[in-house]
Amino acid sequence: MAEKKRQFWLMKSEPDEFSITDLGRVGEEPWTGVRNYQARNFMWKQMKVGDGVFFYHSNCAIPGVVGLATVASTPYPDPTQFVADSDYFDPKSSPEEPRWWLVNIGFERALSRTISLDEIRNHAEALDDFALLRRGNRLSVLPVTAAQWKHILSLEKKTP
DNA sequence: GCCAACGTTGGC
DNA sequence: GCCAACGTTGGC
Repeated sequence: MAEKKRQFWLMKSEPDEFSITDLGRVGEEPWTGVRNYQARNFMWKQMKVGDGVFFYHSNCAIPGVVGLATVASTPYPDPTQFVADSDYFDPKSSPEEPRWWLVNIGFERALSRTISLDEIRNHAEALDDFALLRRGNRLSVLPVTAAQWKHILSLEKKTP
């Protein structure tokens, strides 16, 4: 059985809703509420337990990578899609044929400083077509290559 | 299958 | 709060 290499991802969260501090507090969190097929497919079809995750704060004063997490479960149906009074309720989904899938995300650590979107942009060339920097990108879950992971992580110890 | 209208994301 | 860039919906 061939072992698959560890994969890497970036997952966005609005700190007002759920921040890296919140993840540190709970330790592990079901990534509910993703209602985009591309993002769902990454969680459903591609993520493996142990994959690395950049925790990214969006829609805030300084958007950027703020922490490290790991994929902590295999995929399972997002329970909020069945809750009638949930914001994430989907009347077209059923427990027999769930439409939305998620994984749990486990806290690894907070970065010593935020690696801002601005700073990441300054390294656009080295990051070679990083999905986060693509024009008009709105995906909340996106793939990161091993090289991109390494490069961004190396910025933590440098002065921005 | 086309496409206009609409809703959402997310940087600024 | 604004608005560009998208994805989705639904009429035809």
